[in-house]
Amino acid sequence: MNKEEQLKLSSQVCFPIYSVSRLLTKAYKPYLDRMGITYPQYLVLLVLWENNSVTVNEITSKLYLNTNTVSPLLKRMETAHLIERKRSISDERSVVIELTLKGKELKTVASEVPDKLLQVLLTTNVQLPDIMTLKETLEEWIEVLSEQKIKENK
Amino acid sequence: MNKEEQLKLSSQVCFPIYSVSRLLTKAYKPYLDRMGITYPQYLVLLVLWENNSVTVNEITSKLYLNTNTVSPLLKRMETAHLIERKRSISDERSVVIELTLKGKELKTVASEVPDKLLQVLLTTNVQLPDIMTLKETLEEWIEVLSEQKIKENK
DNA sequence: TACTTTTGTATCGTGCACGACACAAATTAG
DNA sequence: CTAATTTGTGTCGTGCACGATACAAAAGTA
Repeated sequence: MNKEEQLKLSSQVCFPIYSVSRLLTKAYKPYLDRMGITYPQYLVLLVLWENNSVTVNEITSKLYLNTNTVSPLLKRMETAHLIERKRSISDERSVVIELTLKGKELKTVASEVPDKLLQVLLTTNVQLPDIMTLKETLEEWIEVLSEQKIKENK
Repeated sequence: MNKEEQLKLSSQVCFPIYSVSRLLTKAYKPYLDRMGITYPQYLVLLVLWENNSVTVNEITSKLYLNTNTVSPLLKRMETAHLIERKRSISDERSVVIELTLKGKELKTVASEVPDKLLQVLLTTNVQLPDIMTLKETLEEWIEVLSEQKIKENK
């Protein structure tokens, strides 16, 4: 494929990823709306449902997000009474995030969401093994692309 | 996989897509910075390099974006002297977008970008055929997810 | 101990992304 | 031909997402 061809929208690999990412967020929306949360907030909750108590730093590294994205997001979640924020005793610089009762209870409602989404994504042309292959490729790329960032910082 | 398992961050399929999408935009950044554009603006340029003259509506449907996203984006591109906006003669409601000389000339610089990105993404574990498989799965999903939207509107 | 560097979090400014809504031009219906 | 509806574009408000920057606590160093 020559350089002219490569510049066609239909040749782009990153464009479908970008589009699907946005369209998926939109597909989640009706379910998350019912819970009063957004997709990035849902991701934070996934982290907290697995770990009772995490620092802001741990959230940013698990979600590959910057603190200047997560900080205001957590503030909104605190306003919505989903989480609590307190300074760590062992390290006064760290802020520890914990779920409120309301935040914990949302897990029950959320447990129905993954299946719903899977039903949307499974088609005659895309079956579960294809999805797993896709997931593996993307996780490989996350590794490469997030390392890339570290290199730049050096 | 039970519902408890499905709620683990590591089980999520959509999360890697969301992460890779953001990390890719970041990977493009150094190249696009040199051209003075952002990733969504780059996508608009891809459309314009293929079609001399397109309406706002055609851009939104090709990129699966809303007009309220594209309108201000095009306004910024006009301020940067990359494009021109004029009302269509045949239909006064339509706004026709055309490249300026500056916008056309950027294509030469941009033609180096796809190869650069491909070099980043190709690893020992992810080769070109894997990328093509991934692209096909995602394009299938775009079909499903963008149809979903039409259904909702009805 | 005093100084420097690193670490953890946050604020600010800019650019998306989208739902809700506005509005004029074009089309359709009665 | 007038009224109702659709279409194409845009504004406004909210929530990310991130680079640049700030700042205090902690860690390392002379």
